Order: sequence, then C-alpha cells, then structure tokens
Amino acid sequence: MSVFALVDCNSFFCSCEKVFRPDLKNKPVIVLSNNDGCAVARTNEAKALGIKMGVPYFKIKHIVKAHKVTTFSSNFALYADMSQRVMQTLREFSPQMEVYSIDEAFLSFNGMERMDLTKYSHEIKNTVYRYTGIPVSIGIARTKVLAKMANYLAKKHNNLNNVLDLTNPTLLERALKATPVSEIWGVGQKSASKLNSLNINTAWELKNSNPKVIKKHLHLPGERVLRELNEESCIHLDCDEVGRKQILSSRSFGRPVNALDELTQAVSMHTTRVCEKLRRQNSVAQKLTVFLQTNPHKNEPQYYNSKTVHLTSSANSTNILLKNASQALRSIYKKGYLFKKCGVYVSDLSPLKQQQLSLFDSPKQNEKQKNLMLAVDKINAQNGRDTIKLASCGLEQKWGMRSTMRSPAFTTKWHELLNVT
DNA sequence: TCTGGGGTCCTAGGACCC
DNA sequence: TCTGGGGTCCTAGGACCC
Repeated sequence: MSVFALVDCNSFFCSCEKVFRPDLKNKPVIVLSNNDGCAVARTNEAKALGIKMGVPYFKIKHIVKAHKVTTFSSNFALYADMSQRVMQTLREFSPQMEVYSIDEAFLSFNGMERMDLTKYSHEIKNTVYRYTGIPVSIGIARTKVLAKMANYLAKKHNNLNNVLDLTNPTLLERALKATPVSEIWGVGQKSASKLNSLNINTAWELKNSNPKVIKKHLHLPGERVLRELNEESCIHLDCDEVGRKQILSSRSFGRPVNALDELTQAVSMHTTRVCEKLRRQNSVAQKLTVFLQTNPHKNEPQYYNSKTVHLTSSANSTNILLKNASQALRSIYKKGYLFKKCGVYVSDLSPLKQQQLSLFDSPKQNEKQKNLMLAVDKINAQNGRDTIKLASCGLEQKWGMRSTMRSPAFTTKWHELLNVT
C-alpha cells in the first residue's frame, strides 16, 4: 500500500515577503494579485481580520487601513526563486517527489511505513524552515486526496503543530467526520452543493455513499474522489516534469484600452512571452489563439471574442507566431468598446525534435529562424527581459499593469537592495 | 476609481464517415 | 413506400485546482 505526504507552504507569498521583513512577524500581511486586483495570500493574522481569499482589494481597503495590514503587490520572481529552494530541500527527504504547484509537493513515503512518519515530517518541516525561512505543513495518508485532507487539518488545528498522519484508522475516521465535503480536494462549489442536496455533508458520509449515485451526479472525477477517500489510490505520483500542454499569457490593462495599435502592442508582448516559454520547454505549437474582452464588472457594452489559427507548420519563433497573432487580433477587433484584457495562448504542442515542416517550408529558412531566436533568448537571459524585442511590442506601454506595492527583487536582483537606480 | 493569471481533465454535442 | 446506427474525431465549455 502506498503512502503520500503533501507538503504545503503556509501562506506562501506572504511567507516569502516576511523572510526579508522580520519586523512583520505575527503581523497581518497580504499579497495582491497582478494589477493589485485581489488578495491572493494572507497570513493567519490577516485571515483573522476577515480578509477572504480572492476578495477585491478596494473592498478591504478599510480593514487594511484600520488594522495596519502590510500589503504587497505580487512579486513572482521572488516567489519562484523561493519555491525552488523549498523544492530542492524537500528532494533530500524522498526519492520520489511531484512538484504539484509553486507552494506544494507530494512526496512518496512508500516503504517507510515502519518509521515514525510524524517525527520524520517534523524533521522535514524544521529543515525547510532552517534552510529557507518558509514554514510548511505536512499531511500524510494512503492516497493523495486523504493527504490533502490531512494537510488541511494540520494547518487548521494548532495543537497538531502542522503535521498530521492519517494512516492510522481511528484518526482517519475522526478526520473524515470533521471535514465538510466542500473542503475535499476535487470537490468544488458546484459538486459540494449537489452533494449537500443529496444530504451528503461530510467526507465520512461521502466515503460511505453509493458509488453509482456519486458517478451519476459527479461523473468520473467524483467517483475517483470517493475511491480515494476509501484509501484506494487512483491518482498517482507524477514525478517527471514534462512540459506544459498549453501555454497562456494574458493580463488586464491598467486602464481601459480601445485603440487597435495599443491592443496590437499588448498581443505582441503576450506572443513574445508565450514563445519564450515554448522555447524554454523545447516545444513547438500547432495552434495559436488570441482573445480580447471588455470589463464584465462594468455596466458598459460587452464584447468577448477569440480567434484560433492553425499554423501551416508548428513553430516557436516569435516573428512567425506574431504574424498570425496580429492577423487574428485584427479579425476579432471591434471599434467602440473599452477593452479590459487580452491574451494569447498556444496549444497542440509537440517536442521540437518531432517538428513537422509543411511541404512548402524551407529547412534552411527554418534553421535561420531557430538561430535568430537562440540569439535573442541568450541576450535577454544575460541582460534582462526585453533587452531585445520586436518593435511591435511598443517602447512605452501606457496600458501596462499597476503594481504599486512591490517588494524589491531580494533574491534575484541584488542591486535593487542597495537602491542603485 | 479599483474585481488575477495559468493550468488540467472531462463531457456533450456536432460533423463526418460507412 | 421505406428514411439507421455505430464509430471517430474535434471543439467548446464546464468544473476544478493553485
């Protein structure tokens, strides 16, 4: 039988900021999403003030002011760097690990059943804290869904000291009875209210319900959760870091935009980002989609549209995709609307080495493209993003996002620490 | 005034074929 | 006059996750 541990960083983005701001210990702290839109991370002290996950900043400004909540714009370069340090530390504790998200990893504890897994997990927790300054919680169980649940309870109950092992049947039963279905990994809002209307309210009740009924209402994913609650492991550890199957770049504008040339700049920038990511994972794309939308929260004429282009042959070079992207944008652009957001994504990805050239592509031309992109990526890697970029991205991006409370790049750009400008 | 961004998987339904 | 049904492929949209 398998054993999984889920290691989850506590209030990750806030914890990253606090590493470099010891004065914030035990203080309420929040981190905002891009564009300073919503609260996406909160310390326990901030949660206690009633600041909910995902709530728009303007709705909580009064709490922030009244209780002196320290607020940061998001600083993803910092979080990605801290994440790497945490993951690197975790690797020392298990031969098999799946990096599940920026702040979570599943570890396999298979074959370690005779150890004291609680003690071992405390050792992991303490080591990560010592090496990185990031506090983590650890849940242990026989399936991923149960390990997630263990983690949820480890965070919630102070007396557990951030570690809970649910391989023990008595503890497991107590845990299942104490967990509402809405807190189960894989049960979202829609499914939770369906279950509630079937009078299934706790994880324990779901575990003991009729699989056929669950499958009828919640389909395959729901049935899988039910089996995982019964300690039948269906969701396996995914250790190999294969590339993404789809790559997206999108952003809200700092202010409404209606001019085609400004949209073209934004779409150019997104296409550039997407192609960089494609090349970094050695993939080429067959399909490219451009979309744009107005602000759905506003009482104004609304418009959303997208256009997908099938490339004649799969590619990852910026100027090839850019040609298609700007053409796609022109085909869906409509005058007279105030746009809030646009984006570009690619799908139908395949490894570069399997790249199929179409009948009319010249291998020589293709090689030239490849070398050009290699050179651009190298220069930008050495000298900073967008040192070289296509003119269509625009020099001055007036529509760019707001980010007024960003912390310095503590770990990646040391000169900012010295206030060198 | 101010409401994020980047992913995955699954299902239903249409188009098409024989 | 009688007007099928099964299979496959593709896409859009839903639900969920962090």
